[in-house]
Amino acid sequence: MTIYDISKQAGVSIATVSRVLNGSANVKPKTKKKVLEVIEQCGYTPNAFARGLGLNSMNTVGILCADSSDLYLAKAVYYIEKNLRAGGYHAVLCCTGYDLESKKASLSLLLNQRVDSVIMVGSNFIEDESGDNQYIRDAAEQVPIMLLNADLDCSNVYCTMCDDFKSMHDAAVSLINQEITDILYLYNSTSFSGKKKLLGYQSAYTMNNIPLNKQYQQFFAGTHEDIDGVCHFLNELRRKGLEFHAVLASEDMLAAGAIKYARMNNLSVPDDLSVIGYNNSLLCTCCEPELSSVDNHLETLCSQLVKTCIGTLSNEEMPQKTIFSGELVKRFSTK
Amino acid sequence: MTIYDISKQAGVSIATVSRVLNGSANVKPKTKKKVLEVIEQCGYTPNAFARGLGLNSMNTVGILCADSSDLYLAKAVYYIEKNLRAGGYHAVLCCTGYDLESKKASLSLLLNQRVDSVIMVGSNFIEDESGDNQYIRDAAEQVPIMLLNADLDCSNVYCTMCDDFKSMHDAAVSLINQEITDILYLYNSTSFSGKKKLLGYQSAYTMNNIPLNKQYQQFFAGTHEDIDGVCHFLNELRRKGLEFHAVLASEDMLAAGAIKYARMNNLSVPDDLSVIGYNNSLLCTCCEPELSSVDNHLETLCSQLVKTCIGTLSNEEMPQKTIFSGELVKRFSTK
DNA sequence: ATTAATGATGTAAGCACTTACATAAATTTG
DNA sequence: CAAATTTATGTAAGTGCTTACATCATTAAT
Repeated sequence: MTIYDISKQAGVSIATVSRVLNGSANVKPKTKKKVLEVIEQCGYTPNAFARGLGLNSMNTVGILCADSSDLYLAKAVYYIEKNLRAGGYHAVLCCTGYDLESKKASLSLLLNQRVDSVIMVGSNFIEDESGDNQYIRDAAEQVPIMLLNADLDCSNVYCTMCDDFKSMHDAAVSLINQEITDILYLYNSTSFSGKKKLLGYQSAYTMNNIPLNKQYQQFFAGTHEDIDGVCHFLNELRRKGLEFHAVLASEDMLAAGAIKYARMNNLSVPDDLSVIGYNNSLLCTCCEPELSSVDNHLETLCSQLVKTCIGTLSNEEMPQKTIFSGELVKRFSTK
Repeated sequence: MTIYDISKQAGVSIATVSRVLNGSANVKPKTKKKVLEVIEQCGYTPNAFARGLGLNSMNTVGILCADSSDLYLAKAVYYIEKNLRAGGYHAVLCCTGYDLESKKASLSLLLNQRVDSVIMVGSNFIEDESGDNQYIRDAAEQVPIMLLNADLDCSNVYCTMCDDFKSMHDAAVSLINQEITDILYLYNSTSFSGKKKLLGYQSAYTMNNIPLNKQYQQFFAGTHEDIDGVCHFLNELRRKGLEFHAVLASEDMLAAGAIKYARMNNLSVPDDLSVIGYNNSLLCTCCEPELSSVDNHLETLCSQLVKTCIGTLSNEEMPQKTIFSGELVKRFSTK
């Protein structure tokens, strides 16, 4: 069943059928009606590949994501897909893992698949250990690239992010204002936003003239689900004599580990230990006491990102950077 | 840059270039080398649309999922995508929500996009309230359909599932064996696997000659993240005078709510209240005490499902049903 | 050495659309 | 009412591949 069959049935040329299909102007209403009837009646549906070949686009954008099973990234992917589809685009998902070579390979795959644009979900796509962002710049020569929670100065690269620096800064300040100055900063990512968050924590100290201590900035190297690992990690720190009355975490899951650690050591939260997480995820209400956490309005971020993406693809002029600010949601793990 | 440019540069015909590109036999090694050199040198990459048009396939399979932000479904999508990609297929993700019309519309979208196959993630795609599975049968006439955790007898539909009936049955029995017979069964889905689980719970009672009581089978209508809602729901039941010494939940999140309820009411888990969840998710180790939960080997399921998918697409004969069994992972919310 | 069989390559016809351009029909204008 | 303009439709040339079939080169068999 092709456009030829329809054209014959309807007694018009294929061009007219194509015009009807594409909602082009200048088709007599009567003709249009007839063609639509035949299409309906035959259950015809145009061949997407042929269409793609002719238009050089299949209205598809690639979503690159290190690990869509991660709570936060999964949500991001979900919101992005929803918005893309609402805008008439298909989403091809591609989980890369955290290895740079895989990221590059996956990106190539998407470009070879001729996606209209690529959305990189999570700041781990830029500024890895080797600082190699060239692959993104190269890709941007082919299609517009959208970055979520990352910042890269490059033409045809559009960034939508939360001000993680400020959010983390404010979270730290909220603790300092309670006279807690031995805040353990716990993080598990050195990605772009990971760095921003760390800087936010540090700036809260320096702006309050409190000396920083590297001992209080701890990197947790376990997986994204290893709450027990975090708990043990903190036990180890305590055993080594590190004293802290607050844990500020770059992710809720780390904070959940801190809560567990507190319980294991009979520390009362928040009396003996204040805990703040990040992302305001499902884990927050699962913890006891419920976790205070920074919400960075992921849904808004994603909606804006897709707006920018679709706008760019429609040749509208779009801002290259959009920055939202986060907000500390207070629950019961802080005073 | 097309296959013509390459053929000119290499001094061969386009057919030969195509043959090299497709790894077809019967190309002189010398010619092959020359062509590959030119391709490499020009940075040529074949046009996927044209390829798709010629082959009537772009090696793409559609993933249909009600809500990929759900912990369990997100993992499923993740594993499926990983396996698909490893097998040389692209994954286009399509989140439908739980409304039947949206599901149908999304499925049509994927078929119009000419995917090679459709994977339906989560049993909520079959046997909804109206029992309307015809849309799946219709789709199966066009492409093979893969169902995760669902069972539908239909040619060209392949099902990969966990034996949720047995898993839930065994979980209930493990409680009954501890002399707990007032088990509150808490569920939030009436999908296919939701029904199977409920039946599993019921059969544990009947097989042990314990009378069933509808009061002890409670449906929670809140969102998939509303732990607090579950907690209040249970409080309400208690207030109404329902007594129960165990909660068996169809999802970890419900069980997390039960744990919270216990704490709020100064009930000791597991002494006063045993709790068992389902899916063995991240929430299990987040709860205090840690949650016993049924693990249904999602990674294995997904890997097998994709194997079946790719096998079918390669015209291999594949089993239409593959059933794995789950296993109760005991932690500290049960004795 | 001649024929037969096999291997390598080329030619050209799809695949199912879009769209520039040409032409025909309808409408407006003078 | 003819000419000019606008609107509607058709023709045909892309779009960049795959692949059946034809052809030519090479090797094996007689």
